[in-house]
Amino acid sequence: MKNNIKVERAIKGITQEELATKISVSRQTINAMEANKYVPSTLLALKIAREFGKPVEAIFFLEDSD
Amino acid sequence: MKNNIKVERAIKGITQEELATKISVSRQTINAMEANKYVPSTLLALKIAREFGKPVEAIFFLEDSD
DNA sequence: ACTTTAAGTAAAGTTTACTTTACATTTGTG
DNA sequence: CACAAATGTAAAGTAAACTTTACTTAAAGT
Repeated sequence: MKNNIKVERAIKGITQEELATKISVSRQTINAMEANKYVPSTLLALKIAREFGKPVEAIFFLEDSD
Repeated sequence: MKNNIKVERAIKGITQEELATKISVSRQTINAMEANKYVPSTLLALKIAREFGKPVEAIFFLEDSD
């Protein structure tokens, strides 16, 4: 699974810390997500998508390996 | 967070076991998800949404408590 | 009524998400 | 350059997802 968080965050012009605060996680969690260190929960996916005003599928993508 | 899985599954007419197999998890995982026993990963959310031919947001819903 | 299939549930174990703390590196700005 | 802000990264700990096994209950068909 891949994601667009870094790009969407750049579009919105907010820092990892700001995004983290908005969705109530640690900054390291955002950083690790952007680095594809793990698969976030659906709760976070929904919150992030809402934050960016886009559907989950516009931010998180299944890959062939999934 | 709530979800619609049981309803979507009824619409499609498939069993918990069949859905489980399609997205490569155990039947108990599907059962527990339907019973809101835990928050599934985004990977599963994407696969389930794809299986039902609907966006993630049509199947998983944020609540005020989230 | 009997049998089969689907669903509910539970306990123990493994894996992984996520936090906290802490430090290093990069990037932007005066 | 100097300083601050943002990002990268890592290790140790906690919480939670997910599996496996197994037993029970419900529903549906013969």
